[in-house]
Amino acid sequence: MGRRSYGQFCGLARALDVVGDRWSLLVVRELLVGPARYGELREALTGVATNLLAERLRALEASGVIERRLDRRRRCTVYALTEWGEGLRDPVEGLIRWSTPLVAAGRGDDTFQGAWLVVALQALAGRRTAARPLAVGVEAADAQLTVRLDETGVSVTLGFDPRPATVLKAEPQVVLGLASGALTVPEVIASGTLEGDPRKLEAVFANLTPPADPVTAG
Amino acid sequence: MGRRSYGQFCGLARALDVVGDRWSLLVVRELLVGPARYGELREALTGVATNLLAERLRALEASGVIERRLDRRRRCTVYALTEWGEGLRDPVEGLIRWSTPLVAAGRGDDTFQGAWLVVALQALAGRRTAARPLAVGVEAADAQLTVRLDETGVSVTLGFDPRPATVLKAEPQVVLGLASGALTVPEVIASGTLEGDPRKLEAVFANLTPPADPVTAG
DNA sequence: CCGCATCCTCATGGATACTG
DNA sequence: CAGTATCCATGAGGATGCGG
Repeated sequence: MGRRSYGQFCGLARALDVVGDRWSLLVVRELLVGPARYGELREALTGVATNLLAERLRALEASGVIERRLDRRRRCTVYALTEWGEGLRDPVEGLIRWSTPLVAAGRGDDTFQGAWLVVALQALAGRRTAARPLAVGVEAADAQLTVRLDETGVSVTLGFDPRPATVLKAEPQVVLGLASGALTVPEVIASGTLEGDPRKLEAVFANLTPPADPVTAG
Repeated sequence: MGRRSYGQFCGLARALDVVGDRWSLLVVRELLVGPARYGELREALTGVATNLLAERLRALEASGVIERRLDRRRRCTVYALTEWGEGLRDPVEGLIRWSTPLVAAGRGDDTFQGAWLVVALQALAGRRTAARPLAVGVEAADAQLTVRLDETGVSVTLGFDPRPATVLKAEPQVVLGLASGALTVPEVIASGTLEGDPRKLEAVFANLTPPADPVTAG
């Protein structure tokens, strides 16, 4: 039954009444990547108790943030964000951008999954402006990504299937694919900074050598 | 001591490890208005237990989100956001924008304080673009605000002192002050919509009659 | 198997009293 | 005024069960 309401006529308090419960925003993060089954969510959110996940899903559905859908291809029910729930992408990305110092501190013993890179890199690279450069401290391992650069920004799509959960290995190694060809970028994201406008980012990649197995952009 | 870490190498999870605890983001919201004393926070966050508030303040200070300062004028220690903590304005405003349907649902029995209007109106009016019109559902009572309109957006400052907490009355009645003169706007924000660009907003106010006690813009 | 529901234990939140 | 100490209620976490 979730947590009690703050009882405040305030947008933030009302928002937290809906998505402020533990695990709730992480469920949203998973669904921002795409619809997912119950078991996939359970696997992705390492450490969540099944009763908690079930309760949160029920609450989020009742609030209109998520909805159950029928996946015809997989012949199962999946959870997906509603249109309103999709609107959480903006504040979630804001929190991710704010947290860069925490992420740059290193991985430690934390778990790390490929799907998280999707939302994270969209948040970090997708909104960059010259006025607000960003220091990226994300590690990556055995992940293939496709990054597209244009005037409007940077879009990131995965070169691997985020479902079921892709658990990444320890050593940071990112494979980035550009329209001009894929490039191996070891530890670029891990230790370096992606600052300034997309042009700069492209220039950084241009100095690196292409990998053996290039990823072509869609 | 707060909640356990999610143990995930993910920006959102790390962010929630810091500000995901109950009351934490509401403390941040209060400090986004300005530095505040312990008692002021306790009064503003109606319903928070003193031990919880003390624990959250300790944790947020340890995380580097807030800091204690000496208020020379008032001869007391106040809590204030650090520079990094100020960065939470962006995701907090995002959550407030996302929550407009929840706020538009009406006030109900929830408490309502003037200081909350500062952050809320900045979030709702400050970032509006023609591409993303916003429906505002905030009620207000006996609050005097100063709203400035220009090409870059809308800035909102209070015409009353947010500290100590200003508890607003039930009947919605907003006093908005423009550079061209202050205007009484009963229930405009409560029931109406502030959509489109700032010009439209100004046009809405132009049709209303000035109040007895105008608030001049800074 | 998958998708939950139940049960149990214990950490955490909430209300009140109390203290420097 | 600014917290700390205490006690109780509640939610989180883990294991397990159970129907489809």
